[in-house]
Amino acid sequence: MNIHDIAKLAGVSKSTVSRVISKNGYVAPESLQRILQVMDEVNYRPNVFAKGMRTNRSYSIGILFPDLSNPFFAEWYHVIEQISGSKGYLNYICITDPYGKTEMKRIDDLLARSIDGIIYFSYQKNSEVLDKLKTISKHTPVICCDGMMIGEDLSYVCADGRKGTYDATRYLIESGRIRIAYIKGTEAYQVGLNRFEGYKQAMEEANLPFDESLVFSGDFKMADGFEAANYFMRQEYPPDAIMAATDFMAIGALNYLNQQGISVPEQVAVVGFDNLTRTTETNPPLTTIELPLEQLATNAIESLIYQIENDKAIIQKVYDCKLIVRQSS
Amino acid sequence: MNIHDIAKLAGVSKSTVSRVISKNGYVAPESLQRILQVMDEVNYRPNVFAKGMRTNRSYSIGILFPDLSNPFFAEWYHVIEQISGSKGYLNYICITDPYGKTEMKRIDDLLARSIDGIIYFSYQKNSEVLDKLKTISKHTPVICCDGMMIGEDLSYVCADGRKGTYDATRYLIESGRIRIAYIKGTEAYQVGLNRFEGYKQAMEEANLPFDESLVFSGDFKMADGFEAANYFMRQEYPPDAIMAATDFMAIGALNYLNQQGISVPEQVAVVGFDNLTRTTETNPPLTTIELPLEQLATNAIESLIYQIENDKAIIQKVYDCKLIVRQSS
DNA sequence: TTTTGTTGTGGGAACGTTCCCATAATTGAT
DNA sequence: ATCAATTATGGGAACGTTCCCACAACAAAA
Repeated sequence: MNIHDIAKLAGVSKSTVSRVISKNGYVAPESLQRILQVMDEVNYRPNVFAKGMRTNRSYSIGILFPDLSNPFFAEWYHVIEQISGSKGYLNYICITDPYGKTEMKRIDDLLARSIDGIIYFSYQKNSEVLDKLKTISKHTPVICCDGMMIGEDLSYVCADGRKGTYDATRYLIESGRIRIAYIKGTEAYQVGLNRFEGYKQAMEEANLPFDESLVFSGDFKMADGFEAANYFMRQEYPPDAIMAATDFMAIGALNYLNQQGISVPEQVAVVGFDNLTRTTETNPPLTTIELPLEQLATNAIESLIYQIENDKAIIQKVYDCKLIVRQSS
Repeated sequence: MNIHDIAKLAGVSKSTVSRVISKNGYVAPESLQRILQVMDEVNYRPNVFAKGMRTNRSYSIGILFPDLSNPFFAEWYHVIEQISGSKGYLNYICITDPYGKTEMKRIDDLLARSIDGIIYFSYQKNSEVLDKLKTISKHTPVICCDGMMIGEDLSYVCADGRKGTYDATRYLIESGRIRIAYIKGTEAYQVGLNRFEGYKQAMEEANLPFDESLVFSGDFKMADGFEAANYFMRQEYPPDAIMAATDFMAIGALNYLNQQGISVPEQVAVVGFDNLTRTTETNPPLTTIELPLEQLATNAIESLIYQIENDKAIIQKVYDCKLIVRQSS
């Protein structure tokens, strides 16, 4: 069932039907009515391939996530999907392995499908991938969702993780904590680097010695938080507070402390980052730094669609974070 | 850059280039070599729209998930993505709201993009949607991933949740538990219905009275497990064991018990369902029923691709579950 | 009356592939 | 030497849209 058949059934030419479908050009009210009715009756759906061949638009967006098991990304996607869906877009989701070997391939796979735009998440900053994204963004909008892109010639939205972590660290210091441990990403995982900087700065300003043994590098898995807490608490002088670069890792640490019967917050305070939905339900509820996820995600997808439909100019935006104090500190 | 340009550069006709791209028909080794080299040099990528218009294939799969925040679906997707990606497919992911209002629309959105197949997850059994899926599967393969489709004229893969839950309930009874509570889905959420049946059957066989106040209906969110435990434990005769239709809800219940200082498993045993990766890290590690997720997911995507590429005949497969005893019971 | 602008319609080229068909060269069997 | 099968190539129609162009009807302005 194609545009010709509809035209025949409605007693008009295919041009008129085309005008109805693509909603531009003049069509008489009666013709419009009749054509819509026929299309509905036969359940006509325009062929995307033919349409795409002429317009070079697919109404598809490609999204790269490093790990969907992390609820952080799932929460992002819920917001993105809702908005993109309401504007007629559908999203391809690719999972790139943590060490980024698949990213280049997946980006090519997406481009081969003529996606209209790309939303890029990564745990790392890989210069080869970055160069590719920069090249691509000349013709296909790309939005990166992390602060590590600051300074790059790319569109991004992010939160000021440095400032947020700085504030939270100061808060812990002011509550009397003196041995504050930090769970960050490994060297390869640059995504939380600015958060770690905020921690270091606050410690320095308070004249608290920076202790290498109070820093643990993980891969942003819940298990890494678990392992980190184990590493910290077995030391001769265990910390009286543990901060993590993400809630997901903080929950892992909390699990360890609970399993070991170490009381939170009496013996050790725990602070996360992200304010995931479930942090109100942990035992005890988690003190965390709120990353304005809904705003970020909304801005990311709306900016991308704006770039697709209007203006390809680079968009860069940084949001503030906010400390949320709960019972874990 | 199109097939004509490549042909010109390689000094052959577009037909020969087409044979190289679609890998069928005779091509001389030297021509092949030269064409591949030219395509690589100019970074040529065949136009999907033109290709699709002729072949009616998009190498895209549509997946409907009711909720990606639930790590259960994320774990499924990781397996699916890896396999589909290796076979040249990319996946559209749609999130359908729990009450299914968006499902019909999203299915249409997917069909409008000429996807090659659909993988369908849902919390509910909606006859309107089911009818649509049955109609669609005449021309576009559809695989459902839940046991509630058993008996329907549709392709599915699932685990025997009834049997798994029956075994786990019997195990609890044999360990001396006599008041076993169950967290299931609401009436609208039929997905765990067969699991609940297994629980009822085991209770009945052991002559344990079926107590309405020991059954809680939730929406499969972690918060529902939390709330359920609260509901159970405030009763005059609280249960000595809580089973949940999913690990996600069991973890919610565990969080409640931990927050309230109720000892697990001494006072209350907790048993989940799914064997999510993170259940080894809960406090205490969760006893659960292993749903063979990797096998299920592998089978689902491989069956779908088989149906797409070979034979559209219906495929139906049921796997066994296995009880995994950990410290929560 | 003529001109101008708006509204409405249809014809046909073009988008970049695939695939059928025609043709030719080469090989190997008769 | 002849024929058939295999290998290799190119030409052109077709897929289902969009969009440019031509043209007609009609209203309003000159």
